[in-house]
Amino acid sequence: MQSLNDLPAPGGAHPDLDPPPEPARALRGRRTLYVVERIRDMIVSGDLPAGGRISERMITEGLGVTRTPLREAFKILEAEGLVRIVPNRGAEVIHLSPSDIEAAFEVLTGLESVAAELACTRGTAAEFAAIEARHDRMVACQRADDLMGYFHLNQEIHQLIVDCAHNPALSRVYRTESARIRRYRFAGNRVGERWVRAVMEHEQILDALKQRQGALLRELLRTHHINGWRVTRRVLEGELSPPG
Amino acid sequence: MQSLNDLPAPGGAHPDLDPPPEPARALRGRRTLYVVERIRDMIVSGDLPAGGRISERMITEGLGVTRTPLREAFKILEAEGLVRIVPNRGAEVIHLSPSDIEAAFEVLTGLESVAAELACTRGTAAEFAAIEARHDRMVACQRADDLMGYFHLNQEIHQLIVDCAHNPALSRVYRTESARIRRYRFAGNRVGERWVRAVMEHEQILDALKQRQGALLRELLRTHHINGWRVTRRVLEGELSPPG
DNA sequence: ATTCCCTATATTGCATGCAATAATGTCGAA
DNA sequence: TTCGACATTATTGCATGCAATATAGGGAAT
Repeated sequence: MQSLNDLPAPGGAHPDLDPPPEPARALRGRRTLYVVERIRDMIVSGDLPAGGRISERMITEGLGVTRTPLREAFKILEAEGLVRIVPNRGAEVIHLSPSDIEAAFEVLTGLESVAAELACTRGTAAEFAAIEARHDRMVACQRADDLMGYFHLNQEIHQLIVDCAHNPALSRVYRTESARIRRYRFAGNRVGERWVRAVMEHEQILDALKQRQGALLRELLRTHHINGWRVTRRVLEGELSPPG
Repeated sequence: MQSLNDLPAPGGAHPDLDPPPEPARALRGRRTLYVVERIRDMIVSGDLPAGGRISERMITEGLGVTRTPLREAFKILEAEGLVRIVPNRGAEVIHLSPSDIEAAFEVLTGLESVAAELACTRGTAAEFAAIEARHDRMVACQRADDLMGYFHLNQEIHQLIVDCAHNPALSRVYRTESARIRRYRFAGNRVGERWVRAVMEHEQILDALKQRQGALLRELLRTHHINGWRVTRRVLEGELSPPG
């Protein structure tokens, strides 16, 4: 793993050691951000197991940073709802129950509802075209059975629709809340039947957006989320097994 | 100001000094939280001017904490959108433009829209009664011309309606986003005419909630926010001067 | 007087050390 | 063997020191 510690050793570290490259001098003022992004990726992608503890040593050694920026990163991740800090015991990845996930879906649905109407009012043709391009690539991913690519583009499309509302606060909150449950949503997408249907729904969503039919778009997104959650829940509860 | 530093001096402080009370020993693991809450209050209430810099010394001396928990607090407040940290220059209170505030209103409206329908489905009679009690006290505040009390109860009522949705994520996001613009909303409430009308709207809102008419409640809240924002904007843009 | 540059000072970013707490291991009694 | 008290070790919370950067002040040239 790429280490940031390969630099002149400012503090009290041995002055004779660490002669290797110093790619990180410019990171002053950005270390915490770097750590946050790194850990966030690990949590959102599922590399760090839900409920699992994240010891400071594990990260400091893995990323080559010291404890101060790491501890600041933990606080940020806690504010984002990705991590829980238990006093004297450190940080652990938040584990979401099905009802927590359902709650998050409700929030996202509400945010997309406002976004839908605003996007149809304020979105530009260029923005719509960018979404359509992603949509086409997403369909291609489905045809190629590239679940990972599909999932990624899917997320991106929803974010871009929200971004069309030209409301930075909305985009920010949507992004954060979306990240909280991303790892759990992946499961739902693996169900073949749902996958096909989801793409069909996306077609309609894209059409409604392009035709600037806000009320319709809102309803389509709402239904899309309800359908998605229904499948996701069953997968999470073990009723449906994700195909190998 | 109450200082937390009046304790045994663990680190390297002079061991002969600081004999006074030690009320904060139990704060281990909670210092950052304490600082966050303190600074958040100062920002939300307007004690710290928007756009103003918050130097570390100013807070460490004021609250009697050291720089480590303070810097962690800044990171949390940045994640909450209350503060901006400029590398090598420290933290400053976020200044929101009218369009930022409008954006926040849109987010809050969206969140309350979901909340409205859910609250009418899931809210308990006890919760409704608690809201009604606040509402009555709020009306009393209006009659007594107690703007501060009115404002506080108003905020509380909206949060409680959202809480009726029994969705922790929704409550959390609403609380955070609401705090971001609280200081700016106060201005809007000072306009006498709006004040009267807002209370009337609250009557209707309460009725819709008690009768569990979700769609109606949603629309009433939406209109309520639009009306509120219209006045707030004019005050912020200086078209209306706040009396007193 | 104004502008620029240089120096002195203050402030921030980060690394680290010490104390408090939790986790772990050991041994003896039941 | 199992359980629990105690000692040992590891880990976290926080305070502080050092280096990098920004800020302020002063003097010289214009």
